[in-house]
Amino acid sequence: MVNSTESTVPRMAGDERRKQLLEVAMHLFSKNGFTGTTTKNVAEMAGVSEAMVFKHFANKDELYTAILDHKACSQGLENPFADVAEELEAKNDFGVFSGIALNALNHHDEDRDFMRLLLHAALENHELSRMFFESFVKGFYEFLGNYISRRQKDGAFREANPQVVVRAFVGMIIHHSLNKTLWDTGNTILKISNEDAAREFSNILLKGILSPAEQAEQNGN
Amino acid sequence: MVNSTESTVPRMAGDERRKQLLEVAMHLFSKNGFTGTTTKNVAEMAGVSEAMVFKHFANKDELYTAILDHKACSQGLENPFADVAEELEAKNDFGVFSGIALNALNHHDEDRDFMRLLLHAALENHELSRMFFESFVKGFYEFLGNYISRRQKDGAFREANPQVVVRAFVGMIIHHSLNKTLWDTGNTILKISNEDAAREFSNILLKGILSPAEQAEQNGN
DNA sequence: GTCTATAAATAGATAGAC
DNA sequence: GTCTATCTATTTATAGAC
Repeated sequence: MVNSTESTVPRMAGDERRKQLLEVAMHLFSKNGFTGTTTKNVAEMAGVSEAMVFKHFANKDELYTAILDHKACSQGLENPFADVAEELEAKNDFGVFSGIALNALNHHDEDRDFMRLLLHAALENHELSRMFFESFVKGFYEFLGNYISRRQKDGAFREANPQVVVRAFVGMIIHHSLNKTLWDTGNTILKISNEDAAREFSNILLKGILSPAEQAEQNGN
Repeated sequence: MVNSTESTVPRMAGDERRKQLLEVAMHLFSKNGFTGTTTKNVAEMAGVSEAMVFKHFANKDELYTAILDHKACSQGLENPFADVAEELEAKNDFGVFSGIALNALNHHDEDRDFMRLLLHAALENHELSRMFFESFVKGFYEFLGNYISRRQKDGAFREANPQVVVRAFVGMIIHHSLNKTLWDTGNTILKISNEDAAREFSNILLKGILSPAEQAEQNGN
């Protein structure tokens, strides 16, 4: 980051400025929503003039979309099953479910802004909402639902609509994260580590869908 | 609500207009949020001029607050345990949990606008968000948590943090409703009646926290 | 790459007539 | 109670200098 001889204030490279604007805008949009954030806000927080924002992005909407794409690509839409590949293979149910849960909970903590952004997008009926649902949520339900179906056929899980089971499980996780994102200020109702939460949620779900045969076996041990 | 006598001044007209404005605004705010809704939108949808809005409400913020108060008082904050009083008394666990679940799910369906409004309020850090949390959510957690504690002492439920159990249960319900509110358009991932959802969620949760002793007993039957 | 200045549109809010 | 007209501030977006 070396400046030229003439100027005392080094300018940012185009890409870096763009990235900075994206991050600043991301934060503001997640906090105030699309209509609640002005391009002036973004410019001020980035320490540049408003005109600069429109140099990098044709209009406000393009800025918004660029954030979504950026976040979605960089960290939002990776494969959530990658970390539990071994457990899936081994049919280690608790490993699968607690692994997914812990991964998700940690992920949500790291990026509350993104969670808020998604919520805003969903409430504002922005295109991203559908995109996210179609490309990510749907796939997740299918994959985990299929795993549950297989385990039912194995006789490990009792009969139950796999999609409902997935929704129950996802519900525990998302709702917990959402509570922290929306209301947590250090005090509040439920102070618990992600590890403990992941373990207990998985415990409840797995005991809740265990087949009677498996149940008897586990009690026998 | 009751006019005692005939009056020379038609004052009901004003109240009705006010009520109409509240309902129209409520719908728009729930759809587009605070900043996403203009006073002009409200006026147009109500079929009056913008000036009329400011005759009834000093400013936009007062209109918003009036809606929140109106909704919160009129239908948001009733006792969610009123309908399961008998089941609570009889320690009919499935009756308690499925009753609460079905009640909540039906309630959410009836008033998606209110759910969206609450979400918007939470995202915008509006005062209502905290109020709702403090006066409603907190009490719910305490009450249901206490019930779970009692049933643990009875030996009916296994050892587990009651607050986490409540969160898991509430999570299933809220997340299911939220999915419908935010994404449901008739198609989608999970088409299921509230009755079925309430039953399955309660099943999963109760089997998930059943004590080993109770489990053995149920298998014995 | 960055700025100032400013256009064009829209927002919230008020005045005064009927 | 309702409207038209209008004011002011803000917001998105552009032009052009450096």
